[in-house]
Amino acid sequence: MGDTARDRVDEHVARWTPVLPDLDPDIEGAVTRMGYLVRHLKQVREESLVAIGLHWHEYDTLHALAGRHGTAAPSQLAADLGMPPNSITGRLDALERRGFVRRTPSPADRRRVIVELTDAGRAAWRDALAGVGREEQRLLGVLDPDERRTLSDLLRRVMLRAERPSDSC
Amino acid sequence: MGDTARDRVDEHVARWTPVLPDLDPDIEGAVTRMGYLVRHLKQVREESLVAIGLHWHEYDTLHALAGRHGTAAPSQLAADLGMPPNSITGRLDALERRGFVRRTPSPADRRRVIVELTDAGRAAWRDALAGVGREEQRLLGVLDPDERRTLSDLLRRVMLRAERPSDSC
DNA sequence: GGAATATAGTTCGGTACCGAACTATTCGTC
DNA sequence: GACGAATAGTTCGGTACCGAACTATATTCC
Repeated sequence: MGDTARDRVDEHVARWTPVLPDLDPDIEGAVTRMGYLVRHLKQVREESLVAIGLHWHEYDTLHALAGRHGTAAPSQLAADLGMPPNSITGRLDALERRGFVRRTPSPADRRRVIVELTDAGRAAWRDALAGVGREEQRLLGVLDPDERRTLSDLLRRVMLRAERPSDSC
Repeated sequence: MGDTARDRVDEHVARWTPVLPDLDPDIEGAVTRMGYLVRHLKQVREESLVAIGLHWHEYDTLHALAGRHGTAAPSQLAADLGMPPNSITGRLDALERRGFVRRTPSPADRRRVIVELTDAGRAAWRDALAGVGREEQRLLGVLDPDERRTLSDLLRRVMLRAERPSDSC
């Protein structure tokens, strides 16, 4: 394997292997590490947002809206963020109260609502942007560009399997 | 890269690159894929647990307890699961109500509580075990053993960076 | 053209989780 | 040996999120 040090997931796997001998250490290791890293990133991003006075779920919503060029329907945001639409309602309520977002009824279809980023909302997003990406760069920066490419490619293949229904095992 | 198909994260990156030209597609791709995969796995595991009549957070707690050979302190479980201790209290309350777990005061130190897996709890855990791991195996099974090892090793190096404080950027 | 169906968004009720304060017990120090 | 600090677990108050039901509008079809 080489001379790399052990991380806490190695301890985790070592502790479980005697209990569950069928466990594939590389599958368990990869899955557990992904879970830990996702949690870690979320936590550090949250910390970096404190300076801006924003919570992750607020930034997240502004970010999705910015990705739609500042204008979207609630249902679009729900789809982009992978949450049920009613959760978006609550997020938008809070953002609207803070003046980061504006809701206007669609003139064409009166069921629809148009969500727009206000200037204040766009400014908050821009302020937060740099800080949020910093930890990802710090972590992934330990790999050289070729290795990052390899990692991304391996994960893409796993993703493609995840996107397919589970016909063949 | 080769002839691999594009996944939804490629779309995501392609949509964001014009907005944020500084974005490293492999960093963004890897991080986004990890987030998606973790969420996907959690969701599929939850589905597999429906048959047993268990929720993920219940199984999760039983699993942590089983990893301690069926006996642990609430604070140990909190550390193992990476949550604050008060959240464990709520989980144990529910599990105790269902008869999957037993709380007894420690005779040595009367502040302490000993949490034990009951027979019913262990049986539920065993029943759930196989189903929970299935999707991980399906997804990671798309890689051959060497590739899985590579993935796990790359992630370990990222983990080690995550475990270190952010001195050098 | 009017009734059945579909769609967009919200409201409602309930749950898991968190941070902070609290209680009870033990340890450490003079 | 008593008093302050530390520790284990819980309680309390509050928030984000979810599924299901609801309202209002649009579309489809006879």
